[in-house]
Amino acid sequence: MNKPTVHDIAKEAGVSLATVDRVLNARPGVRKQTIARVQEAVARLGYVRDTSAANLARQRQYRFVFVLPEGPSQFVDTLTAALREATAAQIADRLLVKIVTIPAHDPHGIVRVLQGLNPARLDGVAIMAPETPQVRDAVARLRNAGLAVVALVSDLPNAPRDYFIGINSIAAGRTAGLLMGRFARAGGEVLVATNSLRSRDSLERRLGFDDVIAADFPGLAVLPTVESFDDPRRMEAVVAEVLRSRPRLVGIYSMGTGNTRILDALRESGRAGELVSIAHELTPATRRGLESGAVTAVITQNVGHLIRSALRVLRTLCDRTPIFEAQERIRIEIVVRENLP
Amino acid sequence: MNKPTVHDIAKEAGVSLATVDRVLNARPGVRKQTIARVQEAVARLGYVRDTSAANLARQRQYRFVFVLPEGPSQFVDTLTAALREATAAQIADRLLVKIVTIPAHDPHGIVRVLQGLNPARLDGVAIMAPETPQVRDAVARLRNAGLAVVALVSDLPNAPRDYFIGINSIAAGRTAGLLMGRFARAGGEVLVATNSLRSRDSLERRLGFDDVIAADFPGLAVLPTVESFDDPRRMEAVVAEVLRSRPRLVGIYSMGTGNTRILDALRESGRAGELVSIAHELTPATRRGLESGAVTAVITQNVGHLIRSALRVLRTLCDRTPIFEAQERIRIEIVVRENLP
DNA sequence: GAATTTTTGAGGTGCGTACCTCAGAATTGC
DNA sequence: GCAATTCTGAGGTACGCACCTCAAAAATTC
Repeated sequence: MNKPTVHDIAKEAGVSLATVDRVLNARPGVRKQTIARVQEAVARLGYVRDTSAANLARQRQYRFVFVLPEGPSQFVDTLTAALREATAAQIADRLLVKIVTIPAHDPHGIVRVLQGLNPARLDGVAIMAPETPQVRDAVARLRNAGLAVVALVSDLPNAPRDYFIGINSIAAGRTAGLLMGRFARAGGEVLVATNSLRSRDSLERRLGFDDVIAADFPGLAVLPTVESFDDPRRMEAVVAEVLRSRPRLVGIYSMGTGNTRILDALRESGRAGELVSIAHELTPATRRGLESGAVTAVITQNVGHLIRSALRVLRTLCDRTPIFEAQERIRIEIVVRENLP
Repeated sequence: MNKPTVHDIAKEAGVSLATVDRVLNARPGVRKQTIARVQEAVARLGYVRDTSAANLARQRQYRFVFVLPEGPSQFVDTLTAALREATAAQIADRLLVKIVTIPAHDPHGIVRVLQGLNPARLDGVAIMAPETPQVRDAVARLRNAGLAVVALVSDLPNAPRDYFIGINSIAAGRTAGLLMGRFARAGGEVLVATNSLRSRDSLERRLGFDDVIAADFPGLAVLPTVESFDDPRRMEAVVAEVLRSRPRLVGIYSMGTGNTRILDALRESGRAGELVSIAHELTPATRRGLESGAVTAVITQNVGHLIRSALRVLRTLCDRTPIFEAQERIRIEIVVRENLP
């Protein structure tokens, strides 16, 4: 027996094609019991809609917008590159993707951009932005307008997003902590640096990191977090100072952006290679760091998977078909010099 | 301007639909210059065949066979499970997948199975088998019959396979070496275990492992490889003996199967947690090992990606569309307790 | 039970492509 | 220049589904 079609359903349920169609596409004008009869037939025959035929028939276009932070960030650059690559490939069947950028640290600017999106001309949105009440409202507005909304990289747990595509920050921090503890067995002090602890991701990474160090590696003392507050030079200066003044320093954990400057300071100090240094996200800077030995390990997420997963999830949300969870779980990857992709 | 269709091509090239069709599907009966005219039009308009419409029209079914080793192996079990899961999901559009098993260590048995495949009833084959001259011939036969053939997990570099889906064994071994060196900073002896060094994968892993240890970690002495030759009890006994008699042992590297027994021996010895132990492939056994602390790190490949990649590649090979390389590169993943998926 | 409303059936068209036939045009060989 | 051959065009049907219309049937209301 081959794949059942709408015709088979019609025969099985003893109704006409038109009725089957009305039921399948949730169009009005069908009695409850008739709906039930059709659905039973669907279940009995194991009918599944042929998505490509359906999309062909309805001339489906998936119009998605990716909302990404603007400004210099190697991570966002690789993300954008992956997105362009994915939409250029044939994966991009019936796909129309636009990228809009938002000012990274201006909640009102972000909301202005989100409100500028016209839901009538869109089917889905992927958002990478810090969660604020205004962002939550904007997300709610888009969802209420019938759009599929996914959070990308950074979750919006209290906003009514449909899905989150990214990694758990606490687990990522714990992984960094475990590696730091294992690599810096001898014990000593560890520097933790980030742009700002006001970002939930940084905070959660720090929580996870501290948790593991405290529980399993009593020989390590984690120093208070150094924050650069969007000033790369400040970051470089502070890190250089710590490197100079702390002879017992054995490790550096960079939780967020600004890896380039931290690595510069490390190189300047002459202690690269001797210290354990762990950073997040595989970018040109961290890649060079791994190759040169200045970076010991990078905790990262596969940007290509991230993007493709977002596209797939947005699509299945639009189609209202079930999401294949196993495929969409983004892994926390550990990259060292020898398994650089 | 919307996506061009065959009609647009016909108009642009000044020929009829039938001719465009003949050119696109490489059917005979078209003059060379007409073919060129059509291809120019295709290039000019940027026409891409609508695969779903094409598949719909030709009632395409992709009939694939996965040839996997039989016998007790947790890795193959997870592979099979992933395959079942993938083919059950809607990814499995127009997909007919059969699994056949081969005797793992009997070259003639393998070839018998491969020769039993009827190329007329198949479109593609994914093979996980050790490379022998007979296997090479069998692969050549399948390819000559017009099938798409991919090597899975273990490459067949000298066979005319279309593609290899898996990780580079030397790089995997190097990664293990780097981790062992970093984790076992203090120095000492390292035990390396596998089922048999006659398997190319094991040999290459050992090469990569030794390479890195020799170059970067002079404090570590790698002992000769322990082989179990398909006898799990032998493996357990030998490992137990080494654990007892070598007080300077600081690490165990398990390159292949038999992790369950090695971990049993390790647990028995009371030295679990104290030794660095690195294994390959995330299976129920190594997962438990990570959770309990008996295993320090696992080098693995994402089985789900492996399977989905194989399915995608086989499909694009059948469609003769270009492979999206970036998506199909399987990464060497490092799993520790904290980033267990 | 007549009038109304709600359901249902039959049928058609189109999406972009594959594949088929048959007639007529262009090209080739001699 | 004629027959034989090779190309090409016009047209059709089919794939599985979405979406539309119009009329007929059934259920509901009063």
